[in-house]
Amino acid sequence: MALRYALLGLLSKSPATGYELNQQFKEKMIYFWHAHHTQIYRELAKMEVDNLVTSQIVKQKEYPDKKIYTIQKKGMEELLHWLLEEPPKPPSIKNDFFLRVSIFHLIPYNEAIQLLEKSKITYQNILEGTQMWREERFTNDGLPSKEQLGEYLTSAFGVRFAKNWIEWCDWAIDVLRRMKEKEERASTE
Amino acid sequence: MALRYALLGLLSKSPATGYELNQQFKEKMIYFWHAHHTQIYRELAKMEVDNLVTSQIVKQKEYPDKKIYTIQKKGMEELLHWLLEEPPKPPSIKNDFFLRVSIFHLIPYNEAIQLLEKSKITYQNILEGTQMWREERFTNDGLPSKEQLGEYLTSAFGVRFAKNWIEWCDWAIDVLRRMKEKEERASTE
DNA sequence: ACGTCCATGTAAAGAGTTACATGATTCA
DNA sequence: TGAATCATGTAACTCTTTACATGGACGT
Repeated sequence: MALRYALLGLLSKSPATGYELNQQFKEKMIYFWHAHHTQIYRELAKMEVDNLVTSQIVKQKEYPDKKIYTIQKKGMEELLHWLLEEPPKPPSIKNDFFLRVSIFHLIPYNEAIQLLEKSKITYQNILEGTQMWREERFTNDGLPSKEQLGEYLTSAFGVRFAKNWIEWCDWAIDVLRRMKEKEERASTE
Repeated sequence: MALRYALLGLLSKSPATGYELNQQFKEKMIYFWHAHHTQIYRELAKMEVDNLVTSQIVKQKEYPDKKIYTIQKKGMEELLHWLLEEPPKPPSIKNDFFLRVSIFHLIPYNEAIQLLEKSKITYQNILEGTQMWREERFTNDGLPSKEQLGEYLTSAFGVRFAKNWIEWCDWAIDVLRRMKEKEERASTE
Protein backbone atom coordinates (compact mmCIF):
# COMPACT_ATOMS: atom_id res chain seq x y z
CA MET A 1 0.00 0.00 0.00
CA ALA A 2 2.87 2.38 0.65
CA LEU A 3 3.58 3.03 -3.03
CA ARG A 4 0.08 4.43 -3.18
CA TYR A 5 0.89 6.97 -0.48
CA ALA A 6 4.13 7.88 -2.16
CA LEU A 7 2.20 8.71 -5.33
CA LEU A 8 -0.53 10.56 -3.46
CA GLY A 9 2.18 12.55 -1.68
CA LEU A 10 3.68 13.71 -4.96
CA LEU A 11 0.24 14.44 -6.42
CA SER A 12 -0.61 16.49 -3.33
CA LYS A 13 1.80 19.10 -4.66
CA SER A 14 0.58 19.18 -8.24
CA PRO A 15 -1.09 17.04 -10.92
CA ALA A 16 1.30 14.92 -12.95
CA THR A 17 1.56 12.11 -15.48
CA GLY A 18 2.88 8.67 -14.65
CA TYR A 19 6.00 9.54 -16.56
CA GLU A 20 6.62 12.67 -14.51
CA LEU A 21 5.95 10.83 -11.27
CA ASN A 22 8.53 8.27 -12.25
CA GLN A 23 11.06 11.05 -12.79
CA GLN A 24 10.22 12.63 -9.47
CA PHE A 25 10.76 9.29 -7.79
CA LYS A 26 14.21 9.07 -9.24
CA GLU A 27 15.07 12.63 -8.42
CA LYS A 28 13.58 13.31 -5.00
CA MET A 29 12.87 9.96 -3.42
CA ILE A 30 16.00 8.12 -4.41
CA TYR A 31 17.19 8.30 -0.78
CA PHE A 32 14.39 6.22 0.59
CA TRP A 33 12.21 4.66 -2.07
CA HIS A 34 12.29 3.08 -5.45
CA ALA A 35 9.50 2.14 -7.82
CA HIS A 36 9.53 0.80 -11.34
CA HIS A 37 7.62 2.70 -14.00
CA THR A 38 5.45 -0.35 -14.70
CA GLN A 39 4.47 -0.41 -11.06
CA ILE A 40 3.62 3.28 -11.06
CA TYR A 41 1.31 3.02 -14.06
CA ARG A 42 -0.44 0.00 -12.57
CA GLU A 43 -0.92 1.63 -9.20
CA LEU A 44 -2.25 4.85 -10.73
CA ALA A 45 -4.86 2.88 -12.66
CA LYS A 46 -5.97 1.18 -9.44
CA MET A 47 -6.07 4.49 -7.59
CA GLU A 48 -8.39 5.88 -10.22
CA VAL A 49 -10.74 2.92 -9.79
CA ASP A 50 -10.74 3.64 -6.04
CA ASN A 51 -11.60 7.30 -6.69
CA LEU A 52 -8.47 8.69 -5.10
CA VAL A 53 -7.39 10.40 -8.31
CA THR A 54 -8.89 11.35 -11.65
CA SER A 55 -7.16 11.47 -15.01
CA GLN A 56 -7.51 13.40 -18.21
CA ILE A 57 -5.87 12.60 -21.49
CA VAL A 58 -4.04 15.41 -23.23
CA LYS A 59 -3.37 14.99 -26.94
CA GLN A 60 -0.01 16.07 -28.25
CA LYS A 61 1.10 16.44 -31.84
CA GLU A 62 4.75 15.63 -31.79
CA TYR A 63 4.76 13.41 -28.73
CA PRO A 64 2.55 10.55 -27.58
CA ASP A 65 -0.64 11.48 -25.74
CA LYS A 66 -0.29 11.85 -22.02
CA LYS A 67 -2.56 11.18 -19.07
CA ILE A 68 -2.53 13.74 -16.28
CA TYR A 69 -3.58 12.53 -12.84
CA THR A 70 -5.11 14.87 -10.27
CA ILE A 71 -5.60 14.01 -6.61
CA GLN A 72 -9.19 14.03 -5.30
CA LYS A 73 -10.64 14.83 -1.91
CA LYS A 74 -10.80 11.14 -1.00
CA GLY A 75 -7.15 10.74 -1.96
CA MET A 76 -6.13 13.61 0.30
CA GLU A 77 -8.15 12.19 3.18
CA GLU A 78 -6.61 8.75 2.89
CA LEU A 79 -3.14 10.25 2.62
CA LEU A 80 -3.55 12.29 5.79
CA HIS A 81 -5.11 9.39 7.63
CA TRP A 82 -2.14 7.23 6.75
CA LEU A 83 0.33 9.94 7.73
CA LEU A 84 -1.13 10.58 11.15
CA GLU A 85 -2.90 7.41 12.18
CA GLU A 86 -1.19 4.41 10.67
CA PRO A 87 1.64 2.93 12.75
CA PRO A 88 5.00 3.39 11.03
CA LYS A 89 6.55 0.29 9.54
CA PRO A 90 10.21 -0.45 10.13
CA PRO A 91 12.24 0.34 7.01
CA SER A 92 12.86 -2.58 4.69
CA ILE A 93 16.44 -2.75 3.58
CA LYS A 94 18.09 -5.14 1.16
CA ASN A 95 21.70 -4.27 0.86
CA ASP A 96 23.58 -6.45 -1.54
CA PHE A 97 26.92 -4.96 -0.59
CA PHE A 98 26.63 -5.73 3.11
CA LEU A 99 25.64 -9.24 2.23
CA ARG A 100 29.06 -9.49 0.60
CA VAL A 101 30.72 -7.86 3.59
CA SER A 102 29.12 -10.48 5.81
CA ILE A 103 31.11 -13.19 4.02
CA PHE A 104 34.47 -11.42 3.93
CA HIS A 105 35.82 -14.30 5.99
CA LEU A 106 35.79 -16.36 2.77
CA ILE A 107 38.22 -14.20 0.79
CA PRO A 108 41.72 -12.75 1.22
CA TYR A 109 42.00 -9.35 2.92
CA ASN A 110 43.20 -7.67 -0.23
CA GLU A 111 40.14 -8.60 -2.19
CA ALA A 112 37.88 -7.41 0.59
CA ILE A 113 39.76 -4.10 0.72
CA GLN A 114 39.32 -3.70 -3.02
CA LEU A 115 35.58 -4.19 -2.74
CA LEU A 116 35.42 -1.58 0.00
CA GLU A 117 37.43 0.88 -2.04
CA LYS A 118 35.12 0.47 -5.01
CA SER A 119 32.11 1.04 -2.83
CA LYS A 120 33.70 4.13 -1.34
CA ILE A 121 34.15 5.64 -4.78
CA THR A 122 30.54 4.88 -5.66
CA TYR A 123 29.34 6.80 -2.62
CA GLN A 124 31.76 9.66 -3.20
CA ASN A 125 30.09 10.13 -6.56
CA ILE A 126 26.62 9.86 -5.06
CA LEU A 127 27.57 12.41 -2.41
CA GLU A 128 28.88 14.85 -4.97
CA GLY A 129 25.75 14.51 -7.09
CA THR A 130 23.44 14.99 -4.13
CA GLN A 131 25.34 18.02 -2.87
CA MET A 132 25.22 19.63 -6.30
CA TRP A 133 21.52 18.95 -6.57
CA ARG A 134 20.95 20.58 -3.19
CA GLU A 135 23.05 23.62 -4.05
CA GLU A 136 21.04 24.24 -7.20
CA ARG A 137 17.77 23.80 -5.48
CA PHE A 138 18.14 25.32 -2.04
CA THR A 139 20.08 28.42 -2.90
CA ASN A 140 21.88 30.36 -0.22
CA ASP A 141 21.65 30.28 3.52
CA GLY A 142 18.31 29.76 4.99
CA LEU A 143 15.26 27.66 5.25
CA PRO A 144 13.33 26.00 2.42
CA SER A 145 9.83 26.94 1.31
CA LYS A 146 7.07 24.84 2.83
CA GLU A 147 6.58 23.16 -0.56
CA GLN A 148 10.21 22.07 -0.60
CA LEU A 149 10.34 21.04 3.04
CA GLY A 150 10.14 17.30 2.43
CA GLU A 151 12.88 17.13 -0.15
CA TYR A 152 15.05 19.51 1.87
CA LEU A 153 14.90 17.18 4.88
CA THR A 154 15.17 13.86 3.07
CA SER A 155 17.98 14.88 0.74
CA ALA A 156 19.89 16.11 3.79
CA PHE A 157 19.61 12.59 5.11
CA GLY A 158 20.91 11.37 1.76
CA VAL A 159 24.01 13.54 2.19
CA ARG A 160 24.56 12.33 5.73
CA PHE A 161 24.05 8.72 4.68
CA ALA A 162 26.63 8.95 1.92
CA LYS A 163 29.17 10.67 4.19
CA ASN A 164 28.60 8.04 6.83
CA TRP A 165 29.06 5.28 4.28
CA ILE A 166 32.35 6.74 3.10
CA GLU A 167 33.63 7.10 6.67
CA TRP A 168 32.58 3.57 7.44
CA CYS A 169 34.48 2.31 4.37
CA ASP A 170 37.64 4.07 5.57
CA TRP A 171 37.23 2.57 9.00
CA ALA A 172 36.54 -0.92 7.63
CA ILE A 173 39.55 -0.75 5.30
CA ASP A 174 41.68 0.14 8.30
CA VAL A 175 40.30 -2.80 10.28
CA LEU A 176 41.15 -5.19 7.46
CA ARG A 177 44.67 -3.75 7.08
CA ARG A 178 45.33 -4.19 10.77
CA MET A 179 43.97 -7.74 10.73
CA LYS A 180 46.19 -8.57 7.80
CA GLU A 181 49.29 -7.17 9.50
CA LYS A 182 48.50 -9.01 12.68
CA GLU A 183 48.16 -12.28 10.80
CA GLU A 184 51.42 -11.71 8.92
CA ARG A 185 53.28 -10.98 12.16
CA ALA A 186 51.84 -14.14 13.71
CA SER A 187 52.93 -16.34 10.80
CA THR A 188 56.54 -15.08 10.70
CA GLU A 189 57.16 -15.53 14.40
CA MET B 1 18.38 -14.67 -5.83
CA ALA B 2 20.10 -12.68 -3.13
CA LEU B 3 18.26 -14.37 -0.28
CA ARG B 4 19.91 -17.53 -1.47
CA TYR B 5 23.36 -16.01 -1.03
CA ALA B 6 22.45 -14.67 2.37
CA LEU B 7 21.55 -18.20 3.45
CA LEU B 8 24.63 -19.72 1.85
CA GLY B 9 26.72 -17.10 3.64
CA LEU B 10 25.37 -18.13 7.01
CA LEU B 11 25.70 -21.81 6.17
CA SER B 12 29.32 -21.24 5.13
CA LYS B 13 30.09 -20.80 8.83
CA SER B 14 28.23 -23.81 10.13
CA PRO B 15 25.27 -26.11 9.39
CA ALA B 16 21.95 -24.86 10.72
CA THR B 17 18.21 -25.40 10.66
CA GLY B 18 15.76 -23.02 9.01
CA TYR B 19 14.70 -21.92 12.45
CA GLU B 20 18.24 -21.05 13.47
CA LEU B 21 18.88 -19.24 10.22
CA ASN B 22 15.82 -17.14 10.83
CA GLN B 23 17.17 -16.18 14.24
CA GLN B 24 20.56 -15.34 12.81
CA PHE B 25 18.87 -13.12 10.26
CA LYS B 26 17.18 -11.20 13.02
CA GLU B 27 20.28 -10.96 15.13
CA LYS B 28 23.14 -10.33 12.73
CA MET B 29 21.61 -9.13 9.51
CA ILE B 30 19.00 -6.78 10.85
CA TYR B 31 21.12 -3.83 9.68
CA PHE B 32 20.86 -4.68 6.02
CA TRP B 33 18.45 -7.50 5.29
CA HIS B 34 15.19 -8.99 6.32
CA ALA B 35 13.56 -12.28 5.40
CA HIS B 36 10.42 -13.93 6.65
CA HIS B 37 10.65 -17.44 8.06
CA THR B 38 8.25 -18.76 5.40
CA GLN B 39 10.59 -17.42 2.76
CA ILE B 40 13.62 -19.02 4.36
CA TYR B 41 12.05 -22.48 4.52
CA ARG B 42 10.95 -22.27 0.91
CA GLU B 43 14.31 -21.07 -0.35
CA LEU B 44 16.17 -23.80 1.56
CA ALA B 45 13.97 -26.43 -0.07
CA LYS B 46 14.78 -25.02 -3.51
CA MET B 47 18.48 -24.86 -2.70
CA GLU B 48 18.42 -28.52 -1.83
CA VAL B 49 16.84 -29.34 -5.20
CA ASP B 50 19.65 -27.38 -6.85
CA ASN B 51 22.26 -29.37 -4.88
CA LEU B 52 23.68 -26.35 -3.09
CA VAL B 53 22.88 -27.81 0.32
CA THR B 54 21.90 -31.14 1.82
CA SER B 55 19.64 -31.75 4.78
CA GLN B 56 19.26 -34.34 7.46
CA ILE B 57 16.35 -34.75 9.79
CA VAL B 58 17.09 -35.05 13.49
CA LYS B 59 14.38 -36.56 15.64
CA GLN B 60 13.73 -34.98 19.01
CA LYS B 61 11.62 -36.28 21.85
CA GLU B 62 10.36 -33.19 23.56
CA TYR B 63 10.50 -30.87 20.59
CA PRO B 64 9.41 -31.17 16.96
CA ASP B 65 11.87 -32.83 14.60
CA LYS B 66 14.39 -30.52 13.00
CA LYS B 67 16.09 -30.41 9.64
CA ILE B 68 19.74 -29.46 9.58
CA TYR B 69 21.09 -27.99 6.36
CA THR B 70 24.74 -28.30 5.36
CA ILE B 71 26.37 -26.35 2.54
CA GLN B 72 27.85 -28.40 -0.32
CA LYS B 73 30.79 -27.77 -2.62
CA LYS B 74 28.51 -26.45 -5.36
CA GLY B 75 26.92 -24.06 -2.86
CA MET B 76 30.32 -22.70 -1.85
CA GLU B 77 31.32 -22.25 -5.49
CA GLU B 78 28.18 -20.34 -6.38
CA LEU B 79 28.53 -18.17 -3.29
CA LEU B 80 32.09 -17.19 -4.12
CA HIS B 81 31.24 -16.62 -7.74
CA TRP B 82 28.48 -14.26 -6.72
CA LEU B 83 30.69 -12.46 -4.22
CA LEU B 84 33.52 -11.77 -6.64
CA GLU B 85 32.00 -11.75 -10.10
CA GLU B 86 28.43 -10.53 -9.97
CA PRO B 87 27.99 -6.77 -10.28
CA PRO B 88 26.67 -5.26 -7.04
CA LYS B 89 23.08 -4.13 -7.08
CA PRO B 90 22.16 -0.75 -5.64
CA PRO B 91 20.54 -1.17 -2.23
CA SER B 92 16.78 -1.25 -2.23
CA ILE B 93 15.29 0.91 0.47
CA LYS B 94 11.67 1.41 1.37
CA ASN B 95 11.46 3.80 4.22
CA ASP B 96 7.95 4.43 5.42
CA PHE B 97 9.06 7.19 7.76
CA PHE B 98 10.73 9.30 5.08
CA LEU B 99 7.66 8.91 2.97
CA ARG B 100 5.85 10.68 5.77
CA VAL B 101 8.58 13.29 6.04
CA SER B 102 8.17 13.99 2.35
CA ILE B 103 4.62 15.20 2.98
CA PHE B 104 5.31 17.30 6.05
CA HIS B 105 4.05 20.27 4.07
CA LEU B 106 0.52 18.93 4.65
CA ILE B 107 0.55 19.12 8.46
CA PRO B 108 1.27 21.72 11.15
CA TYR B 109 4.86 22.07 12.33
CA ASN B 110 4.06 20.76 15.79
CA GLU B 111 2.74 17.47 14.49
CA ALA B 112 5.76 17.01 12.28
CA ILE B 113 8.04 17.71 15.22
CA GLN B 114 6.21 15.12 17.28
CA LEU B 115 6.70 12.49 14.60
CA LEU B 116 10.40 13.28 14.49
CA GLU B 117 10.71 13.05 18.24
CA LYS B 118 9.05 9.63 18.29
CA SER B 119 11.38 8.41 15.58
CA LYS B 120 14.37 9.72 17.49
CA ILE B 121 13.39 7.70 20.55
CA THR B 122 12.96 4.59 18.44
CA TYR B 123 16.51 4.93 17.14
CA GLN B 124 17.91 5.74 20.54
CA ASN B 125 16.59 2.38 21.70
CA ILE B 126 17.93 0.63 18.64
CA LEU B 127 21.33 2.24 19.18
CA GLU B 128 21.42 1.16 22.80
CA GLY B 129 20.51 -2.41 21.90
CA THR B 130 23.10 -2.62 19.16
CA GLN B 131 25.84 -1.21 21.34
CA MET B 132 25.06 -3.68 24.11
CA TRP B 133 25.09 -6.54 21.65
CA ARG B 134 28.48 -5.45 20.37
CA GLU B 135 29.93 -5.08 23.84
CA GLU B 136 28.90 -8.61 24.76
CA ARG B 137 30.24 -10.05 21.58
CA PHE B 138 33.40 -8.16 20.78
CA THR B 139 34.90 -7.92 24.20
CA ASN B 140 37.62 -5.39 24.93
CA ASP B 141 39.99 -3.55 22.69
CA GLY B 142 41.04 -5.11 19.53
CA LEU B 143 40.13 -6.79 16.31
CA PRO B 144 37.50 -9.50 15.79
CA SER B 145 38.23 -13.10 14.84
CA LYS B 146 38.03 -13.84 11.14
CA GLU B 147 34.80 -15.74 11.74
CA GLN B 148 33.23 -12.68 13.31
CA LEU B 149 34.58 -10.20 10.78
CA GLY B 150 31.35 -9.76 8.85
CA GLU B 151 29.15 -9.08 11.83
CA TYR B 152 31.80 -6.84 13.37
CA LEU B 153 31.81 -4.63 10.28
CA THR B 154 28.10 -4.62 9.53
CA SER B 155 26.97 -4.02 13.10
CA ALA B 156 29.38 -1.09 13.27
CA PHE B 157 27.50 0.34 10.35
CA GLY B 158 24.30 -0.27 12.28
CA VAL B 159 25.64 1.83 15.16
CA ARG B 160 26.71 4.59 12.81
CA PHE B 161 23.39 4.52 11.01
CA ALA B 162 21.42 4.88 14.25
CA LYS B 163 23.64 7.72 15.48
CA ASN B 164 23.27 9.46 12.16
CA TRP B 165 19.50 9.04 12.25
CA ILE B 166 19.31 10.57 15.73
CA GLU B 167 21.49 13.52 14.72
CA TRP B 168 19.40 14.05 11.62
CA CYS B 169 16.22 14.08 13.75
CA ASP B 170 17.70 16.78 15.98
CA TRP B 171 18.67 18.81 12.97
CA ALA B 172 15.27 18.37 11.31
CA ILE B 173 13.43 19.35 14.50
CA ASP B 174 15.53 22.48 14.63
CA VAL B 175 14.70 23.31 11.01
CA LEU B 176 10.99 22.95 11.71
CA ARG B 177 11.21 25.10 14.85
CA ARG B 178 12.96 27.84 12.96
CA MET B 179 10.44 27.68 10.11
CA LYS B 180 7.61 27.93 12.60
CA GLU B 181 9.14 30.95 14.32
CA LYS B 182 9.77 32.66 11.03
CA GLU B 183 6.16 32.15 9.99
CA GLU B 184 4.88 33.44 13.31
CA ARG B 185 7.03 36.54 13.06
CA ALA B 186 5.78 37.13 9.52
CA SER B 187 2.13 36.89 10.54
CA THR B 188 2.37 39.29 13.49
CA GLU B 189 4.14 42.01 11.56
C1' DA C 1 -4.69 -17.88 31.67
C1' DC C 2 -1.48 -16.12 28.44
C1' DG C 3 2.74 -15.63 26.05
C1' DT C 4 7.03 -17.50 24.34
C1' DC C 5 10.04 -21.10 22.78
C1' DC C 6 10.64 -25.00 19.98
C1' DA C 7 10.13 -26.24 14.59
C1' DT C 8 8.15 -26.76 10.27
C1' DG C 9 5.48 -25.64 6.64
C1' DT C 10 1.14 -24.46 2.87
C1' DA C 11 -1.82 -21.21 0.41
C1' DA C 12 -3.06 -16.99 -1.20
C1' DA C 13 -2.53 -12.32 -1.91
C1' DG C 14 0.29 -8.37 -2.66
C1' DA C 15 4.49 -6.07 -4.38
C1' DG C 16 8.29 -5.75 -7.44
C1' DT C 17 11.10 -6.99 -11.65
C1' DT C 18 11.99 -8.14 -16.46
C1' DA C 19 10.90 -8.61 -21.14
C1' DC C 20 8.36 -6.88 -24.72
C1' DA C 21 5.77 -3.39 -27.57
C1' DT C 22 4.95 1.14 -30.02
C1' DG C 23 7.04 5.22 -32.72
C1' DA C 24 8.55 9.96 -33.76
C1' DT C 25 12.36 13.36 -32.49
C1' DT C 26 16.76 14.91 -31.14
C1' DC C 27 21.65 14.66 -29.98
C1' DA C 28 26.46 12.73 -30.34
C1' DT D 1 24.34 4.49 -36.36
C1' DG D 2 22.88 4.27 -32.02
C1' DA D 3 21.20 6.16 -27.81
C1' DA D 4 18.15 9.13 -25.22
C1' DT D 5 13.75 11.66 -24.59
C1' DC D 6 8.93 11.54 -24.68
C1' DA D 7 4.83 8.45 -22.96
C1' DT D 8 2.17 4.55 -22.11
C1' DG D 9 1.28 0.09 -21.02
C1' DT D 10 0.66 -5.69 -20.92
C1' DA D 11 2.22 -10.25 -19.55
C1' DA D 12 4.86 -13.26 -17.16
C1' DC D 13 7.51 -14.04 -13.59
C1' DT D 14 9.72 -13.77 -9.02
C1' DC D 15 9.89 -12.21 -4.45
C1' DT D 16 7.67 -10.88 -0.08
C1' DT D 17 4.04 -10.75 3.24
C1' DT D 18 0.05 -12.45 5.76
C1' DA D 19 -3.00 -15.82 7.42
C1' DC D 20 -3.43 -20.32 8.86
C1' DA D 21 -1.95 -24.88 10.82
C1' DT D 22 0.17 -28.11 14.38
C1' DG D 23 1.25 -29.08 19.49
C1' DG D 24 3.90 -29.90 23.73
C1' DA D 25 6.92 -27.45 27.39
C1' DC D 26 7.93 -23.77 30.38
C1' DG D 27 7.66 -19.36 32.72
C1' DT D 28 4.83 -15.31 35.03
